[in-house]
Amino acid sequence: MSTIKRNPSAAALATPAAPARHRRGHGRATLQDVAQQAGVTAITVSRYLRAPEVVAAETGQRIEDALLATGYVPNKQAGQLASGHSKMVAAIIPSIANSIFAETVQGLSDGLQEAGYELLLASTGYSREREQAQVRAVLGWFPSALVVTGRHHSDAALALLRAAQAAHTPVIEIWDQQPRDLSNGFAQVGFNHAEVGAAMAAHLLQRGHRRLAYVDSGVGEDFRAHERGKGFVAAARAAGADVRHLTAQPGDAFDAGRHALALLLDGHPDRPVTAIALANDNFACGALLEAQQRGLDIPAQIAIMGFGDFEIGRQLRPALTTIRPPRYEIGRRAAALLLAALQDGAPLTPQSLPWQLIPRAST
Amino acid sequence: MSTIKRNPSAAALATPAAPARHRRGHGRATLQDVAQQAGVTAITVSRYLRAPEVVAAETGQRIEDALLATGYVPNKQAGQLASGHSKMVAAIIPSIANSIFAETVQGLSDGLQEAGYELLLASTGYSREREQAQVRAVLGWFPSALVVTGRHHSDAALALLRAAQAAHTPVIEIWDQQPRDLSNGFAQVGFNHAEVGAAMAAHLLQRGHRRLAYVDSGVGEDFRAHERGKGFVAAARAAGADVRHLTAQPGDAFDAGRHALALLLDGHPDRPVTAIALANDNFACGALLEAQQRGLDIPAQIAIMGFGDFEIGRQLRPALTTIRPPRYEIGRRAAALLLAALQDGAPLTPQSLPWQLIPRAST
DNA sequence: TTGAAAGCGCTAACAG
DNA sequence: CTGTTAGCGCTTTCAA
Repeated sequence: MSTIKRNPSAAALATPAAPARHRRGHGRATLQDVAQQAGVTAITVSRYLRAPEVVAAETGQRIEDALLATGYVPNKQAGQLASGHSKMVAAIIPSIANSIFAETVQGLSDGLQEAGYELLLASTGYSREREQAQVRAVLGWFPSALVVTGRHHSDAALALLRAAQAAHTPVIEIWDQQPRDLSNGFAQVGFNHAEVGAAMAAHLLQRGHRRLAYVDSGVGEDFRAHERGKGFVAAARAAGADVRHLTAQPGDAFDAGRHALALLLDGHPDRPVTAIALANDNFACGALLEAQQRGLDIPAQIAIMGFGDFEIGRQLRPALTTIRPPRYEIGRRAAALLLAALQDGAPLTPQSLPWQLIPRAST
Repeated sequence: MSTIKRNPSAAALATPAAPARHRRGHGRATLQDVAQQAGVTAITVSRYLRAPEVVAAETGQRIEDALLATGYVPNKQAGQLASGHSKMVAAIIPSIANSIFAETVQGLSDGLQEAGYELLLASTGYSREREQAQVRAVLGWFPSALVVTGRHHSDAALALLRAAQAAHTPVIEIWDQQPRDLSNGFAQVGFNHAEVGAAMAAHLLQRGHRRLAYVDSGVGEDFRAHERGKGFVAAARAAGADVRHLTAQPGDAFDAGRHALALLLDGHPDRPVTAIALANDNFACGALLEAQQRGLDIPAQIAIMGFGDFEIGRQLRPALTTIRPPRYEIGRRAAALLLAALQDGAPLTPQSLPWQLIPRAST
């Protein structure tokens, strides 16, 4: 960080006599500065940065010195503007704090980082309206690719996504997987939630239960939880079982789970449910604790299962039966898919990732 | 999305007869396109976008129509390049998947989003080397501000951060809080981890324990956990207590916690520790479960406490004594601080945020 | 192997 | 209230 020379008297350039109104507030070194210091022009430094071998070794050395002396950091905005290519991917998820998505983002971030891409992240709070705003916002940065969660978007958001895709910006929907005709035409990386719901029902039916219930998430636009519920109910009905569907109260998930179980048990004391599935493991653990407090035998009197494979479900006794979704893997695969498309022009093929039903002592 | 007119025969401009070599691969509408459609020049559209009231109502209407017809999305790269101002903040954290940081990021994201800022996120895997690379990478986007975790950075990273701050890019360190002379000169939003460690020791001492242990995180550069450990040991020693310090094995935190307890109990059967504090609640829950399996009475025979206030510790029985850090609040306050600095030029004042010791049944 | 010129899309400054 | 001009920092294209 020594003598950093900067555009010395730009007047030297023989401009016709223009008002010479410069701006340039920041104090950062530019390619110009580096070039000047190295005794070459900007383009040579630019070339050296992208392909050192094209520049003469001796020149390269001087540039290297100048780079260090100036503490130059390339301006990616300018680079992208000039070249049309960025190295940044935008991702939009419902919630960052939710550990499910946090791991997915970690997977994305890890995959992208290895390839030198940056991650622009936005969250929607499970609101389609906010999603739309976020899509608009991140598109302004002209990311190399866009990752959104699920396939339910507002019309306006969908239009933006389609336009982006039409303009050769790959778009991926994560955490979902649908037959081609039901999808929006974007590649999906995830799994089918209705199938998961059906598998949950099947598991409980197989354990001999005939009076089931599904407790849905109280979050309005948590479409994936709703779909698991639909799949659950449909499968249970198809098997001729008695099935109820209710929505958890908003607020703390544990309390909501407790409350839901109480409702189910107290509501129809004559024909009590014997097995319940809940939107995620936090709800399920709440229900499990409530059942224990009521002195119920789990799973003999009431079987309980969740979704997500959260740590807590593994540790409670009885341990919670659950579905393990490929949380990290979804992010990792989405990154791999995008990079293949971006770097090698590979097609965006949908990726169906496996989930697992983990039977434990609670069912 | 109807008739989108685009730069028609740019030859109309009476240029001297230059080679006229255009580029412009993408198919997105530009300000030019909108302007043309609205029958004005680009600058007028630009003005309308930033301050509709300065443009004549009738003109504004035509621009509005053109905006919709073209599906225009402003190019923020170009905007930033021209104006020198972006609306993007970069944050660098050790791990996205770790729920502690996930909530902090959520807080940051929420705060920034409300003000129309985007979040560029990078993670380091608790490695200073990777942090340095990430600082470099995100600085290339010339963010309006930079958020980093903790105060331990590589020399090179520190130089970059200082240079950024010198160039009027606010830099904040989160999750730490030190006296001025020990800090790097960046505003900090967080709390002092040595104090937390001391408080943990004080709590156990107050419960009558004289043979203590601290189980540190096995993650090499988790400086904050190490500092809690130092604070713990120092406070215990100062009180004349017997204190051991060991480092958990890497890998699954629950297993590591179990293993650590086993080591402590089996290592010195003659003078067994009666109370242990662990780097976080996952470790602590592992230890708690191990103690239970050994038939130990908690807290009579062994008291256990953690850090972080994870859900699981609240739900296990006995419930886990822990420290509740201001996870979400750190992000939220960091965002507020940055926005105040960015928008109103407010000074970056360090923010010491309160944590709480939550005594529960495990101690 | 290096350079000159032009342009990416936008906004600041200065006119009118 | 609207337009002209220049320039942000970089890369592309063409030329030497």
